[in-house]
Amino acid sequence: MDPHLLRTFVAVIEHGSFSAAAQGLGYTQSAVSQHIAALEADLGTRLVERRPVGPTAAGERLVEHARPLLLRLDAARADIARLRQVRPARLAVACAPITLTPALTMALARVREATPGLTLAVEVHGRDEAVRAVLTGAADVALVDGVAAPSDPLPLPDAGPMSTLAVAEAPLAILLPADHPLARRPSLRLGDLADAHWVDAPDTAVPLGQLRSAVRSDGFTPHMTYDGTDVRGLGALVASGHGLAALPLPAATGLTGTAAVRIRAPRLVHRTEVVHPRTPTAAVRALVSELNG
Amino acid sequence: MDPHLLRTFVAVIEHGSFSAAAQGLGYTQSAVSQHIAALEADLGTRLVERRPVGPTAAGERLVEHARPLLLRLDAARADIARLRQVRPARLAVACAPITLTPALTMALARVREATPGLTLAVEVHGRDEAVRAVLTGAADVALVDGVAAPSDPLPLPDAGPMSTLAVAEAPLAILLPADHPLARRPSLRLGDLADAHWVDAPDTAVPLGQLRSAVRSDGFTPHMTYDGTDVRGLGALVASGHGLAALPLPAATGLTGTAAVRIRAPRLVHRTEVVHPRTPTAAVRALVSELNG
DNA sequence: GGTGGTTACGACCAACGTAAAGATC
DNA sequence: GATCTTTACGTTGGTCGTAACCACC
Repeated sequence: MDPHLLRTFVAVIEHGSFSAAAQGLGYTQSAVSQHIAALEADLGTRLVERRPVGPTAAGERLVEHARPLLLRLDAARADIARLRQVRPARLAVACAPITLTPALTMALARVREATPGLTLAVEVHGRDEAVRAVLTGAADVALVDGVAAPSDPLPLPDAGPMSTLAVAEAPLAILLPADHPLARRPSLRLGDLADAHWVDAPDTAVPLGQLRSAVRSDGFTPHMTYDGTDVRGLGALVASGHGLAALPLPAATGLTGTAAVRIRAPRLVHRTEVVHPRTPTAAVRALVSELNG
Repeated sequence: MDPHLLRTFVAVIEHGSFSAAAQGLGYTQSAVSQHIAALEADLGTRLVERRPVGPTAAGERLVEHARPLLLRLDAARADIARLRQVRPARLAVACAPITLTPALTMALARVREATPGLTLAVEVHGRDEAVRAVLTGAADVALVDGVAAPSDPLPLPDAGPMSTLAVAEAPLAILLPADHPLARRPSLRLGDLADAHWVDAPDTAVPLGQLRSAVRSDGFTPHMTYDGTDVRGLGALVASGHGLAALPLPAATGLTGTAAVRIRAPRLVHRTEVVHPRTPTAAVRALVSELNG
């Protein structure tokens, strides 16, 4: 199970075609075909269904292993590279949309002021992608958010040793249309809303999957999904009755046509954590201490 | 970063010698030397200090990546192999010592009775090794234990998708010498014991590291360590004043010369979980339903 | 001088590309 | 018949072992 073969395999599944994968990887069709054949011979099972191209049952299972495996391989390389590299004064921040709060931008401003010649880069990503960026060295530090019980750590993808530190906690709130019957309540129980209509906006609000696992419920099924990263866009969707969304209270307030109601039970908070490699640059250390202190 | 190279690298670090690693892997010294040289050239850093042989800083970092990487590689192969293999009537159980309770042995007896011709194998391991055994296919199911907040899952090593299910919860107790000043208390606060003398018996009792992370304290430093897997042996150590140990209440009672006192705060339980692949054999399904129902 | 890691070199095998064949819509 | 995958085959490059070399106790 050579990583090259796995990488090719994943590319084939993603592209849905041998030739497209070949083009993407800079191989010939033939090489890709040989890679897949080698993998299938090695594992003794057909992994890819041809015509149309798609994963078999075993192939689907393999993809679930291959992706984190390749990620960790990249992470290992980046981790070693960081050790010998004397970094320029760069600070690349990968953050999930909600985490880009005044507290963060002001901390960034203070860091920039304190370190002359600093090149600052902020990229907005989904949570997993932000962590990925740190692991592979594309970013120096990530800010991710999610719901958790108070003082519990966020469940993060485990692709290697990383340092995490909680930097902000906010009450969890539900964003509802201003004219919703529950909009004037002072607080709500999350369990009562399991069967409501929800907008799943994983990159903007709290992903419904996180609510489901936090409440240990089978509810919170998406009534519609929103792939954007814009809170106002989500607010518009909620205002026009497409469904509810869970957000940290500060981010949920002040959106026209909506109301934000705090969650009373279960005891959950919206937490933001900084994630950085265990060999942080000086700029990362400065940012972390700014955020923390 | 070919897995072969990583495997060789880990073997070199573990053996502390190129030639010993070569012998262990079935290579020549020369091949091992070339593997290390190739890895070092690839990553652009010296990974191994020679004479004496040991990891450099970068090497230590790489080992931390390589071990889980190789484990997951094995896990992936085993996972695929399970899909096509029509398993014989075998049930290999890898369990941590404390989990071998009457509830388990009786469930095993019922499964054996229900499935004629079943070959039963029980291996006692440390927790991580038990999970490893399931991942690599050496065992069909594992029973692991640990402390967690009520209804929180145990933190398990993440080397691939697995099904886990809580099968037992017991109050957490402290094992102390019968003549200890605190031995007659009805209950104790764990936080008050952070600075006590502790016996770290990771394979027999709750590892101190788990207590530390559960209480989020820096205490619980080992006064001595016990590598065995025998609860009576641990009881003897505690009875003679070598230190305290944390155990599930049922396992801690009835050991001569000791007393078991329940933990009152923080709210923690000792939980046992079954861990099995997502393609369980019939025997595993039977065992799980026996344990659960 | 012995133990143990490195380097040189040759044999072998594996991986890629080209090109022709085969399969499927 | 067009598109896409497989197979055949030749070239290239990499990997291993043997053996000579070198370094450190």
